[in-house]
Amino acid sequence: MTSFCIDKTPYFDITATLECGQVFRFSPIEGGYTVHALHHVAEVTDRGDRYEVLADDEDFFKGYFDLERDYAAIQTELDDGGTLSEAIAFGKGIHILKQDPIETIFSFIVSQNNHIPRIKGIIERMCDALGEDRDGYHAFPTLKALAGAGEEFYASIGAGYRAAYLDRVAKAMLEVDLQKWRALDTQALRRELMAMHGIGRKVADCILLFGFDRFDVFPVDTWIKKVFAETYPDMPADKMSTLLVQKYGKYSGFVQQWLFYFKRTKKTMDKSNNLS
DNA sequence: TTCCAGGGATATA
DNA sequence: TATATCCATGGA
Repeated sequence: MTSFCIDKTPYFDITATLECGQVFRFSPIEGGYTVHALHHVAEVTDRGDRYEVLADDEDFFKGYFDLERDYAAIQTELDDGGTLSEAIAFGKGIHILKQDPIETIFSFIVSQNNHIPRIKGIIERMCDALGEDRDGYHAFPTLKALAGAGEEFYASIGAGYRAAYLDRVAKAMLEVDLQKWRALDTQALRRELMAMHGIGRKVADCILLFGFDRFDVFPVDTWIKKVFAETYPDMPADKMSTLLVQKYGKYSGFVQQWLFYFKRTKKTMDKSNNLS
């Protein structure tokens, strides 16, 4: 274990980053959080003027937390003086974590039509049963372990009707060359993901955003539908997503995350906005 | 108790 | 292409 510090700025907040719905393997501790990612672990503690991070792999977590990106510049460019500015102010410290593709694929299949607290429980039981025992916690399972578990296992940990999806995708992913996938453009990679049984447009876009560093995507879930219910009445989610990517371009993923966190956390939002 | 959740597959027209 | 229905589960 090594220790390092992250300077506290208005543009990185560990609570907003972890609680904004992009990740499920974290738990609060005294003054901070324990974070699990792939087979790694870190404890992040708020020391007032800085975060102190105790991690098994310093370089991994410096990349994971996306510390090099200029979030201030993105926020300035997106400032519209309206609801989006309000959402950005609310979630000013959100960073989009650089998560593992396999972990995001399985996490967001679990997420569909599901509550975040329950998603966390299902993923935790998946890790505890299939992931390597790392003395105190379990790693995210390897693809081989996921593919060997079987549909009945996924049903037994409460995955519901998603059990069949998880089993089929695990077996299918054994045949995938992730390096080739990384080389694809966003549209082509989305097509590959959506060819998997149980991955639709929304889950594919979450995987692209959180697992493949693709920001020209705008996942539309039930909360984003509420945000734009008056701007785009009765519009199917896929069409709404396409329109929003046309509007926000290479910053779509950031916009989506700020709006999602704002809506889901605040529950209420000024409907007379200028996002149209 | 009922509603709903970071939706998707399938059948139908 | 567009709409309706079903799907398991449990938190709120």
